[in-house]
Amino acid sequence: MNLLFENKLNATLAEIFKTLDLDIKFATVKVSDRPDLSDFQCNGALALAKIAHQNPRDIAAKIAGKLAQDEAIETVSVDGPGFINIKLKDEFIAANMDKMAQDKRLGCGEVEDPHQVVLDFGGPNVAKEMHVGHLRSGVIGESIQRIERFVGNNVISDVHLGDWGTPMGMILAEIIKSDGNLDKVTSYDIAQITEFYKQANIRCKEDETARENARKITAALQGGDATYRRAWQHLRSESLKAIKANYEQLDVNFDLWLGESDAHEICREVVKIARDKGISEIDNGAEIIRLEETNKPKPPIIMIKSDGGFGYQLTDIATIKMRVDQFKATEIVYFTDSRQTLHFEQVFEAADKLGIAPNVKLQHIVFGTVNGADGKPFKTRDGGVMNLETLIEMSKDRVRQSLPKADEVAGYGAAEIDKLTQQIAVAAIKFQDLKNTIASGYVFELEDFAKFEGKTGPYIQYAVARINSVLRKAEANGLHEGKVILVAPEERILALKLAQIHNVIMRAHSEKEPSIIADYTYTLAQIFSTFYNACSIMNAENPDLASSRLRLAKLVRDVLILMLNLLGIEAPEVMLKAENIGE
RNA sequence: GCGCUCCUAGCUCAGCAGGAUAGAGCAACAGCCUUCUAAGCUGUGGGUCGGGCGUUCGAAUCGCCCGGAGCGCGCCA
Repeated sequence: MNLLFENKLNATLAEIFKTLDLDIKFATVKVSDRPDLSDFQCNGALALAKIAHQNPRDIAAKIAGKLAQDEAIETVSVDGPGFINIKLKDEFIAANMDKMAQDKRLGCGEVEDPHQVVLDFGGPNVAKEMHVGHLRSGVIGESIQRIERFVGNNVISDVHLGDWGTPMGMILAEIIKSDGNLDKVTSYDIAQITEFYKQANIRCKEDETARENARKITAALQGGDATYRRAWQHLRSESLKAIKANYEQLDVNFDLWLGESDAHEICREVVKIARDKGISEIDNGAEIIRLEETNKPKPPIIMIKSDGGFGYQLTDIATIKMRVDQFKATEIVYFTDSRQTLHFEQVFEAADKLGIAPNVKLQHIVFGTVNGADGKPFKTRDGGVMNLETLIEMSKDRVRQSLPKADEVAGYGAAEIDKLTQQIAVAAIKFQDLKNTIASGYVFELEDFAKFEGKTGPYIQYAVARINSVLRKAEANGLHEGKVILVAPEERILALKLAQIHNVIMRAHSEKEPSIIADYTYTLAQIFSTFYNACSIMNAENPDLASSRLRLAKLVRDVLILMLNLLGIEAPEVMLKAENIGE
């Protein structure tokens, strides 16, 4: 099923271009920039005229003449230098709404070549508190994961825990320094572990011998030292519990909770492949792979550090091999901030040289850092990072103020209010992040994550709740949805917007860009609000119109819920309000 | 030094495979609750699209130069 107007018009145009012997490359329409003049526009005549050195208006007129015969089209006109403006018939738009209402997927198609995609996002580290920097990776990754599944791809998501680098040696060293040995390690909880890590971090920053010691312990841990392994195992599992709790709060989900350590054995294999292929060499005591230096200097991959430990690039390369061999990945996508661009360039190039991922698409999606008001990566006033739990709690507190207390509303006890609080707070936080294009960073404002007016998640939830309310009333009054008829301009604009859903999702999919969905979802909710304000559903002029509007409203509701779901946001059935809210 | 990214309204951001009057949100101002949830709706003001040159019938969008900011550049991950 394809209910998209653009596709229909593109197909019609392609036929016309063929009969006119024009390059069908230009046979495309887009949503009009001038809604006062048209629904869609085709700028192809301008480009064609340039190539053929002809008058664009003449070419446009020929195309328009044929286009006008199409049964779905109300009017075609040639305006300005040669824009073709197309207006669709109301009945055609209305009929498409009826079809859309009958379709389980609301008119959305799937990809033609479903494949196996591994998504690598999150990347939290053992013993380190999660902070707002982890928010973006998790929230974006979760959304992409849902989008990819929806369009038909088979997705495997992996958190790729940072559990195998020097920080592990640092924290073990710190505990030994404090306790004399590692006997008490298994009694430590996450708070204590985090504290040790902080101390270790401070110490290693200023003390070279401490760093040296940490590296030695890391190498021994990786080498298989049983005592270190046992202690590390505990640190890892305690951290993982805390990390899982954080992600659960945000409804960020992973199929695999693997880490760098899981690729350890494969690291050895990769080293062997490199040696067999003769692409590795020893340099300053480290075993490296040199990379091509085309237009800029590119540092080599350091597989084995001079202290014997595996470098993290080797770990990432081995992980690629694991994902290809064990999970049959044909596409691997990484989500990290822009600081790791060079790293992934190196890793992908090395993977290519090693021949471990033939015909696998390796993609690094870069997102901007979360910045403070100074334009630099965000730090709190005391120089630390904003803890993720603090952020979530702050947002929830703000939401609680706007909700009634438990049992003030029938059917809403403590559990229900808690759930609602969670849903709204998470919507506020996630949407605040996802509305930004991922490539650009954004300035972190704590208050933004607790806003629910304007372009926010709760605004959209509110639109859904209002529709739910109308649908309940209609149900109670025995009113049913029916054939769509377009009378008011607000209805027509709404229907045209609804019809864009397939294109929006496909663009978000191919560009790996959730903000496209966020933007559409907000605009749709906004257009609905205008419609809601201008056109009464329950008190429509006649029963047929009421049925039509009911169908449109229900479609909007279903589309909004689907889109929010693709963003990883839930839509509560109702949005309750505390008495004192709204003055 | 080399490389990458960025500079659009007071603030935060869209728009950028060139196209018709550059858009949102917030903030400001003026209206709208006896009718479907006012977390809403309607309207007003506000921009030399960092600066310059160039390509083009046409540039926020493409190219070059300059200015400003951020990030990265072999044993942290």
